[in-house]
Amino acid sequence: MPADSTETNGVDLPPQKGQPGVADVISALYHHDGKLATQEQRVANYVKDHLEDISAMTIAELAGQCNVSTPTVIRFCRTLGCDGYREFKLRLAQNLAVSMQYLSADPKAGPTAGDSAIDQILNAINATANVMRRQIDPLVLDCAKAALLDTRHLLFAGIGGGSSTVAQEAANRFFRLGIPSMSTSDSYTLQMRAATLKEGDVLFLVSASGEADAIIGAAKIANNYGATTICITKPGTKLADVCSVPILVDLPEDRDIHKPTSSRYIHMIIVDALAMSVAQEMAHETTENLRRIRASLTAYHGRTGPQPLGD
Amino acid sequence: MPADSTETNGVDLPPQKGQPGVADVISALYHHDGKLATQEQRVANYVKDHLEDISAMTIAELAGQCNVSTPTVIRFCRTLGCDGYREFKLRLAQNLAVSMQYLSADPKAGPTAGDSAIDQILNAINATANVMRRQIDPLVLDCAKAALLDTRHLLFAGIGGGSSTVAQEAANRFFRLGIPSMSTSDSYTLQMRAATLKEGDVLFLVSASGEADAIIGAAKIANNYGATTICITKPGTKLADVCSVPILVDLPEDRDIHKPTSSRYIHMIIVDALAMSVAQEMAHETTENLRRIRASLTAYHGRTGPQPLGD
DNA sequence: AACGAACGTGTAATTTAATTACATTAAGTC
DNA sequence: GACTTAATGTAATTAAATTACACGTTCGTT
Repeated sequence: MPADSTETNGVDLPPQKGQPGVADVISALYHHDGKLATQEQRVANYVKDHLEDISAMTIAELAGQCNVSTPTVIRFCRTLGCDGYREFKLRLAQNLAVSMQYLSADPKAGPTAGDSAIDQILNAINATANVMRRQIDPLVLDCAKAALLDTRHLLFAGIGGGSSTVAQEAANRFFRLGIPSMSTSDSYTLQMRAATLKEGDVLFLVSASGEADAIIGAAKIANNYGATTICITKPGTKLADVCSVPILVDLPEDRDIHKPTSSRYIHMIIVDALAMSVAQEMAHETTENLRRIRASLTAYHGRTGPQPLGD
Repeated sequence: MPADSTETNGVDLPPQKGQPGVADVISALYHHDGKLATQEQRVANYVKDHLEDISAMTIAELAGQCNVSTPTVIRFCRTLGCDGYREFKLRLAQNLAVSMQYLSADPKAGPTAGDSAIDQILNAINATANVMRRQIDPLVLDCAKAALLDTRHLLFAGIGGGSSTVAQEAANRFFRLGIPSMSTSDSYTLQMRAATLKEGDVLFLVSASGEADAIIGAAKIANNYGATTICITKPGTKLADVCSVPILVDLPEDRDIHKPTSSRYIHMIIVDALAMSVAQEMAHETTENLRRIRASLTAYHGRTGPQPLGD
């Protein structure tokens, strides 16, 4: 294999976010998958099926498992943008460490000595966010955004502590854009309000389980009256099936019941991302609304200077 | 160095989450720090100061930098619980990959062309979290934790969309631990409830500005009746002056008013970290409460499997 | 169809990096 | 001071990764 093989890769990998200079070899692996030379594809297939084992294997072991030569493995690594097998192993381990942090949490493991509680929470949020980013479909987000841009009546709902908080916060974000936005966590009120929605309105539901009867019922009602139903939930659930724009994320839950759940942060991040996109798209109207809010609050409490707007 | 050095470590490191058999060498490094043999301590000092560089260095390079022999480096790695330098490098890279995600978030970097809205929100959270971690005083967190462990009456309050949500979420976290916990965002109710508190009770206030009259007034009332007042707020504010345990963070606000504010995530993270610490300290009582909650919810909705507990 | 170039692959040789064996020195205990 | 244990480094050895080169296959051009 000539030394210019890296120039013919066809892909110049950007650094992974948060990892200056460390490319994402997992993404590269899937990018090249199916388009590799015959023997290199055998390596790729084995690596995909044994991601967690690779970094502890010698190149001879991996080549043996795939029935290829060790230089073929090196060529494979170079196709993925690494200098050689050493770098490939290192990067794979790093990339996996980020994603795998809490996927198979061991309840017997306590906090490690050097991690503060805050570090543990932050680690959990970031690990879960990485899982979400691999799953989330940008096209669905675009659909949701389009619906939100058009709506004149926006109802958020979630039942249970975390989901109801996310719904409430969502309404707190969107009302500032001049969109009539409300939230409810009361299952009866939700059915009633859903029945008042019509075409062009949006019902936005948050449910980690995707199986709560009151939530699903409300989605069906709103659908019947022509409203757009958007939800943030798990794939393969009743709610996902019923909604017209399902934002699907299957988030790992920490087995340690003493730790607060990360998924509500992720749901909030998704809502915030939508709010930001909508705000930027309707910047003319938004800016005037936000100016009014700021002026009114300043008149009320007299404080100026940088602070969250009404938060 | 005899082969039984691992038996004299004094610490049997548990596997890190999600990585069976992969211990946290950073924690081990700090655990042994100051108690190592002379030359090994030189290696430890260098490693601490160059964590990000180590995994790309050969053992000869590292030994050269520390002016020690390569077998000394291997002994150092074995002291930390690794088989050799290869394993040490791999584990260090893995451990760092997780932490580096938020440590490298840059508050001064604007959104780049390829960043999705989600990337922008997440980067802002991580950047703000880095600011918080540099400011927050662990001793104050310990004081807050101690007060929370002892209390039989816990009242959270915040006024304004974000602060009131954090307060509500906080109560949602702490009631699960068997601590009678409530929240309010109604300024009148807050004064009334504050007046019912007494010694051993806790009033926990969330205020980004630290200058809201209703919040400060409630803190003064509760102080007068002997309750402990904890707050999350800005340094140098009236609220910071009035509370007995002020958790102080001066968080930057994004100048772009179209972007949702990050500080409410940070406040939630602080609350979650406290809730987790308290939960682990009173694990006996907590586990029973959480078991009851799970059993009751399952009886109510019939669903099992991993999901956020009641969220 | 024939030929040449490019690509893919593996064997063997070479290089690099890590580890072990052993000797020496330093520190601690009686 | 004598003896034992711990710490340390040099040199030799082993393990692992990489390179060089030869051969076979496929593709494109004449």
